[in-house]
Amino acid sequence: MTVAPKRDPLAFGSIDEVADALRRAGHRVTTPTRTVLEALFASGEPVSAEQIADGLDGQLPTLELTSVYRNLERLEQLGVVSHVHVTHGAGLYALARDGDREYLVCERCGRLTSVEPAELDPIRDAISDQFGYHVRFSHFPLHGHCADCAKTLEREPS
Amino acid sequence: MTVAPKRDPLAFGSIDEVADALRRAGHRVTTPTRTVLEALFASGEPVSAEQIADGLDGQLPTLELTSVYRNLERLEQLGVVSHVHVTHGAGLYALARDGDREYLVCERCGRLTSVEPAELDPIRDAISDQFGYHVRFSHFPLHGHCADCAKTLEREPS
DNA sequence: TTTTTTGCAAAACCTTTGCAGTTGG
DNA sequence: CCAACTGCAAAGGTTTTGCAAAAAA
Repeated sequence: MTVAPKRDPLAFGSIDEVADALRRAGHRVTTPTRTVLEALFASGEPVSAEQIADGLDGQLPTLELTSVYRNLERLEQLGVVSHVHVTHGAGLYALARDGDREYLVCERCGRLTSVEPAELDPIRDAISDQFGYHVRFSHFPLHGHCADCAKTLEREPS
Repeated sequence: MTVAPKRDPLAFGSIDEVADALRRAGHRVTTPTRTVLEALFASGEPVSAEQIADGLDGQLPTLELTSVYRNLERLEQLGVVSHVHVTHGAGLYALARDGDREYLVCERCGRLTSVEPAELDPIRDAISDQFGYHVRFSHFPLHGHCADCAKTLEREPS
């Protein structure tokens, strides 16, 4: 029911910069911590805790899932990481560097489209004017059908 | 990854009408089936499977949680029921009668605001024009901060 | 009577927690 | 050295599944 706090996200350009920030905040930087960060820096798109624990399919050392969750939690508190909920299924984690990314999700094919937050500003404003809500699409993205699936569904309904 | 099919939702104005539709579709109408429907007809807002199993706090007979889920699934396939995901936590179920209701959710206080689908048409259209996505807010609602919480957070950030 | 549904138990899935032992600073 | 973290096991919350017994049509 609460929203992740934010630091200056542009400050974290490398694993070592994050490591310094962690230590400054009284945390310790362990091997699992570094591996989680390597996974996040290596992966272009949001990944599940399980994918990280699996070393992104063997590219990195495997980790205890518990330890992945605990590291992600710490990193999220620091403002380095954020997670997003895509349909049902596990949450997906990504670096929060360039500000919160916002997403569109296709409920039919699973496609995840990342958009610049600014592109959604007019929509946020319209909702704010109409309902008073300040919405964001970074934690619970917009869900629907992508253009391809919408076209398919016109032909073959249901 | 699929979206619930739709029948004419206005056809279901009473438990008996739903019961007839169930039987026409080859299903059977049991005591748990009727109690689930009573709960849905009685409750003004979306409720969790557990609330239904608890008889809406004693107003109705209690049910096996398993049976509630199985009945909700059948009813959802029939187009009588739909469920919505509100922040983390259990899904909430409601009658789908007047078409899919769409929602705004406050991630801070949990408030669930139901809106007329037509009110969101301009927003849907804007997103469709800009990204090609056909979004809906009935399954995964808009999440953010309600006016009150937004005001509070301006004063006391974090 | 036949087929669906129930009831109960168990499992699946994602995430969190407890605790003794290890390790970073 | 000591607080923080790991590893492993266990539990928590939500939803699904298996199967014998009960009940609807």
